[in-house]
Amino acid sequence: MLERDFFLNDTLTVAEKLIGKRMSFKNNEGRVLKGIITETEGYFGDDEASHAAKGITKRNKPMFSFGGITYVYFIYGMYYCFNVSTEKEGFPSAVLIRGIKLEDPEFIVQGPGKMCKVMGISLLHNNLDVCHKNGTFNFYETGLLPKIQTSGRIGIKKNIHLPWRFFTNPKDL
DNA sequence: GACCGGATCCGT
DNA sequence: CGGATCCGGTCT
Repeated sequence: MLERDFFLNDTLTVAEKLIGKRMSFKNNEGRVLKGIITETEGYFGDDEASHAAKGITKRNKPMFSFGGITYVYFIYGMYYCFNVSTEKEGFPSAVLIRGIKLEDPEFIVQGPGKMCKVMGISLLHNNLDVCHKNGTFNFYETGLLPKIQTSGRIGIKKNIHLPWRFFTNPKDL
């Protein structure tokens, strides 16, 4: 299982290294969904595209936590997006999980809103510790070494040129 | 209390 | 490219 020190790392390092890792999620019915992460993005407080750009609020508070805390938010009146905080306590940063290749049965999900919808992630799953053993969320090593590409982040208007999106071809996994 | 824009998705 | 749909943040 990925422990606290993994999530305390630099945000872009965490975002890149999460590609090819396994995520498990215990949904509201107690069923455990597992899959390999295929797409992520990094966000910082010192970044006009980030929710934390204007300081701490009730909503973005998990971004200010030490690494390994979930940040789920509601957007466009219809979707949830799932992030995990990174770096040290008080430093606003998180990685948005944008895509996953679910196992058993195999199913590729691309897009953060769609991923939350398919898996059943909602605000109930905000502010949880992914380093808690047998928690709602846990992350694991897989030994996979996926070929990772980068690009600008999706759906933002500021800092669109920064190559802070990381992804691999789900079909290569 | 009102207004505005958004880390999305899907169909056209 | 626009519509769905509603919450958080900001200003009054």
